[in-house]
Parts: sequence; structure tokens; C-alpha cells
Amino acid sequence: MTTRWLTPEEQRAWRAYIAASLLLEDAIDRQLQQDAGMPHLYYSILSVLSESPDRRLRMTDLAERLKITRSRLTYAVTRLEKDGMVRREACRYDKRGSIAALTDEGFAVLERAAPGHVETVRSFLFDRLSEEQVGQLEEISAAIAEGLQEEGTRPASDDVPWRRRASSACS
Amino acid sequence: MTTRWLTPEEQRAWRAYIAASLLLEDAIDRQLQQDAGMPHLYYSILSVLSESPDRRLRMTDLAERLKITRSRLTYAVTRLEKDGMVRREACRYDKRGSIAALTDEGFAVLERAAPGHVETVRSFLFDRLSEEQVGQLEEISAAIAEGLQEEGTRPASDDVPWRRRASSACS
DNA sequence: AGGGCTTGGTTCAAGTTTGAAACAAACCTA
DNA sequence: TAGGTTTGTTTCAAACTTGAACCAAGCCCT
Repeated sequence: MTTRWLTPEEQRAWRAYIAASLLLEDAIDRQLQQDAGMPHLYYSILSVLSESPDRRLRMTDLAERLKITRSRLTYAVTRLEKDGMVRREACRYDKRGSIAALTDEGFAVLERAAPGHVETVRSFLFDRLSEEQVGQLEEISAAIAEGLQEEGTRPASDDVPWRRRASSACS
Repeated sequence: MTTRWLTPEEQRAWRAYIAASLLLEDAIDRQLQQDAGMPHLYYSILSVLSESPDRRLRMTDLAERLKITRSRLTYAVTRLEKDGMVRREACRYDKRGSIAALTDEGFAVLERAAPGHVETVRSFLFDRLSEEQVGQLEEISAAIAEGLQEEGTRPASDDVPWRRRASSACS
């Protein structure tokens, strides 16, 4: 089977996307590191917890929401716990379970950092997009995410598309 | 000054975007790690080099194109050099300069990996978007990148927007 | 020519991420 | 209920990233 290379339009879109996502994550990471002393992911952990019932969530659920591996989350929570932002609690129903709970201090830090963070997201992202584009971004993102979510759910297949063998290599 | 929080539409777009970019980078990293034994960034280095005149580029130019720090590039190129994908050469005009040159082996690896990579990008991204959306993605990405590129070029300012002080914290 | 500033690149330590392996508890199923 | 599998989480080593510090070499100015 011959490879369907990317069209010029697709190439341009792909490169622009890669550049934008790298630059944006970098900018946000730097801002949060400066103002809150933690990278974006760590801030997101606090943020998700703050919106969860009782400000706590099981590790697996948290990882699921953040779209990261459990291993990565374990490390992050350990650090946040050391810093007093989060506390680990046992799970009553399931003794295997571990629950991450946002501390008052964590909540305070989050509240202090939020305005600056929102301002950053706004100035680097939303201030540059039309209302229409915001909608488009959501739809595009949702479409992409949808295709990748299932990963875990995907039925066994011996011919997964990304395992095909092998020129204009896109970046 | 009171914070301009994100509207519900913006929140949704932001979260969808974060999730999508995380999932997509993860999927691509995994595919390339599997099939080419290197993460996405490393593959991109080979790709950019392969398209450069004489298949070589100065470190700074390479970093600039990839939107990464020189430090990060140094590490990556060191690894790629160890693996024989890239060779470092001295720069004639500027004795400080260091040039990364794609080796034949590097080129071969790239050619071998390209079809699988393109297939991945296609199946996880472009197959899920309409032609229209591809155009939208490019425009949105370009708009975002434009605002962040200038960073280096930006004029001195004591009130950079993302340094403002501090509630519905977006992720 | 002799500073002094800027630029190109690397180095280093600390922090983070990855993926596989290890554990333990929960859940079957015979 | 014993044994085997699955699920939730952590651990560990290796790989990668970050940012500051460092070293040269080029540049500029007098």
C-alpha cells in the first residue's frame, strides 16, 4: 500500500499546529512556574481537584480527566503533597484506592494564581481568536480527542493503522 | 483591575484543546518510539535537517525552526549523534558555530519511519477533520504562534500581561 | 589594540516523564 | 475458598527537559 502523504495544506496546518502548541505550552509553563512555582500540569491538578465534589478525587479518575498516565500523576501528586498543596487519603470502599484531596493551602495557592493564569491564556490564545475561531477550536479539538480517547477501549486488532511499515517526511 | 474570567465557551475550548494536544502528542510519541526508536522531537530534527540545503543547519537555526531552546537541542543532537543519525561539523565562517548534519543513516531511518508517521498523523488528525477544518486549524495555529513568536523580539515592558497578580480557575 | 557587551553553544544539577516491573487488594470461577 | 486474573497504585531506572551558569568567539567602541 502506497503512503498517502500530506497535502501542502495539511503540511502547513500540521507545522503551524506543532509550533503553536509548543510555544503555547512553553509560555504557560513559564508563567505558572514564575507566579505559582509549578508547571502547568501541576496547576491543572489543583484546578481539577478544586472543582470536584469535596475537593477530592481518586488517582485514577484524576489521571483520566487530565489525560495523563497514573505513573506521571503519582509523581506529580507526591511533589504537591510535599509542598502541602494536596493530601493523600485512603479510600474507604476500595483499599487499593488512593484519594488526592486539595488542602486549604492548595486552594489558596490556586486562587492566588488563577487570575494571572487566566490572563495568560486569554492574552496568548483567546485575545487572538475571533469568537468563531473559538468554536472551531473546540470542535477540532473534540474531534481529535474523540479519536484518541477510545485507545483504551479499542477492540483488539492486528492491523492497527499506526503500526504499518514504511519522501517527504512531515515533521 | 478585575480578572476577565473565561466564558463557558472559552473554557470548553480550552479544555478540549489541552486534552487533544496532550493525547495527540502522546500518541505520536508512542508511535515513533515504537517504530523509529525516538520521540517526536527527535524525528522532527531529522525531518527538518533532511529538507535543509545540504541537509545541514546551524544549531541556533535548527532550534529556532523547531521552537525549542538551544539547551534542549544540544541534548537531543548529542543523542542523535551517538546513534549515528547526525554528525556535528564546525562552521567555517563563525568559529563559535556548530552545524548539525544529517548522516546517510539518519536519512535512511527517516525515510523508513516517514510512512508510518504520516499514517499516524493522518489517522489521528486529518482523517477526523473536514477540509474546512484543516484550514481553520492552520489559521488558528498561525494566530497563536504569531503572538508568541515575538517573545524574543518584544520591546522592554514593565507591565507584561502575564505578570499580573491574582474564582473559577481554568485548567 | 584593549576593554566590554553580545551571540552561539555547551554543561550541570535539579526536576520531570516514561514504561516496565512490582505489589496489593478486588474479583472471578471452578 | 483456593487460585488465577484484573485493577489501582507505586516504584525504579533510564531518558528527557529546564534554566542558570559558563566558555568562547565575534563585535563595537574609543
